[in-house]
Amino acid sequence: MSKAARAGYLRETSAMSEILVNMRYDGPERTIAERAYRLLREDIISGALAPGLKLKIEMLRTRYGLGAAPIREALARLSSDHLVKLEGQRGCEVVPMSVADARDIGNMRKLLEVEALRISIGNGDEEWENALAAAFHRLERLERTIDQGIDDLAEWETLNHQFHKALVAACDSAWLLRMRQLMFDQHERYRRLSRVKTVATRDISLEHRALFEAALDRDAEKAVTVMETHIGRTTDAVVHTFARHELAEEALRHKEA
Amino acid sequence: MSKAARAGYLRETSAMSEILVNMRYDGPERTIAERAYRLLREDIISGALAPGLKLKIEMLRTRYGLGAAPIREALARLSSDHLVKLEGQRGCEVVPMSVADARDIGNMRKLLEVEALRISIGNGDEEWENALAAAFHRLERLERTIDQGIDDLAEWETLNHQFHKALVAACDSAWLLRMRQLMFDQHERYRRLSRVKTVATRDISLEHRALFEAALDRDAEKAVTVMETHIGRTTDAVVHTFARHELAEEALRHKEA
DNA sequence: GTCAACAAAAATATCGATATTTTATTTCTC
DNA sequence: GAGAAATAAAATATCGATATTTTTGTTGAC
Repeated sequence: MSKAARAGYLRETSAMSEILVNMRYDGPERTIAERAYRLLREDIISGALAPGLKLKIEMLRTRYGLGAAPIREALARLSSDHLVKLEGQRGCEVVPMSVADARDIGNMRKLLEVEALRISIGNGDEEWENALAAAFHRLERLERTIDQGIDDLAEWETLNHQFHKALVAACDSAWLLRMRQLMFDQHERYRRLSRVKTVATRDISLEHRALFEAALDRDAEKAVTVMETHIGRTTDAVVHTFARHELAEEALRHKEA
Repeated sequence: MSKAARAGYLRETSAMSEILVNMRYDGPERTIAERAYRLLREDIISGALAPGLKLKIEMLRTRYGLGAAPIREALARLSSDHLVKLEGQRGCEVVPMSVADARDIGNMRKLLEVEALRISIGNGDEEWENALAAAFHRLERLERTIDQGIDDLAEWETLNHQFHKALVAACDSAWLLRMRQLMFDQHERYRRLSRVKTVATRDISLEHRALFEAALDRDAEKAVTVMETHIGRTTDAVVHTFARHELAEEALRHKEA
């Protein structure tokens, strides 16, 4: 009897309960491949797997304690998400990052999120308002405690994510929401990498409040304007920090040579 | 010595030269998994693999004469492209189609293609104009020969694809182009399924000409208006044909029961 | 010393076999 | 006969081994 025979391919681990806590819940994971997908995805977005890093199967196998087949499947999926780049017979790597890409992603996110917001505000019912208010207050509560530990930063990302999601939740276009989510995640990778400390700045908190109020007032134009500023500023901050980051790496490379 | 030993995993087939002819060329295929990805993708978009169809590995293995591993990898990639739906421990299926989805995709394609067009017209240089003119004339030549055989229809799709691509080619947002392409492909699946014969109608040909001329005149607003009508009409035709298609299937199901 | 040809090592892509889960079928009970 | 429980069949997900390609390292020629 193999080790897995007792509890199936996907045996429970302590980490699994954490999914529920740190939720961006997406239904239970039924296969190891799904777990591999989630783990890799999180590590790429969080920056734990650095941009440009060569993803060798053996390395990932030991890192996650999973077999090669599920990891391969996860990498294939991530390549279509544009988080991993497959290179023919030459393995794969974490998609590199660049200032130009940061700008592009920021603009794209703006385009999609603004459109979704407009529709959502038009469609939202009472239930939507309630969920939005809840998400806003959770986020605001955290933002009031200014001292941002490293844990708080991750939690802030989650709450921020949920607030933005709640804003557009009443949008009835599945495709628009799907693409918005894609760009939000791509954007998040940049936010995390550049460790935008400005994250909990009073400005951002105020923008969140303005967004919230405009949404409840059903003032779509106001909300759109605020959202555009909001995303624009985030992007600017990211680009700014990231440009320095790139310079620093450049310098480092020169020093090595 | 195994069968593959003489020519490597990916041995040449007669079908391979066809890639170049029926081109949406994407670089040479270095692995069987890539070939599987392309084949499956084409068959899903063309409708050869029907929406909702359960994709059993064994069936695909014999259909394409490939091993299970590459097929599995292809399915994983297609799931992130939203052409295949993975269902936990229960295999996968071709993503189903619906009238609502057709509308959603049409609107999304409109949003993205219009935005890309605006930027492209603003940026396009002489080289862009030349390529656009070439694409337009190839398409127009075909559209003049009204008698649309089944082969012509596939060729029309290719030329239409290339014309639209040429229009937005000068857009400098990689992400916008990527997403536009995604929606174009999704839209194509609906166009093909509903076999929109209206495809070569005088109207559409005229719209193409109007698009072409507005683009060369750098009249972005005009081009955008035409594009919106153009995509809107295509979507309407698709929705119309597809709605009947759905009704027919409904009726069929009742008759069976 | 540099470059090319060659050999050794590492890593990938693929296959075939196995364990597991789902689905279909049969058997039993009422 | 209908429905539940048990069983058999089919299909999936995963593993371990193998073939192949890429990369690295070495040797020899100039």
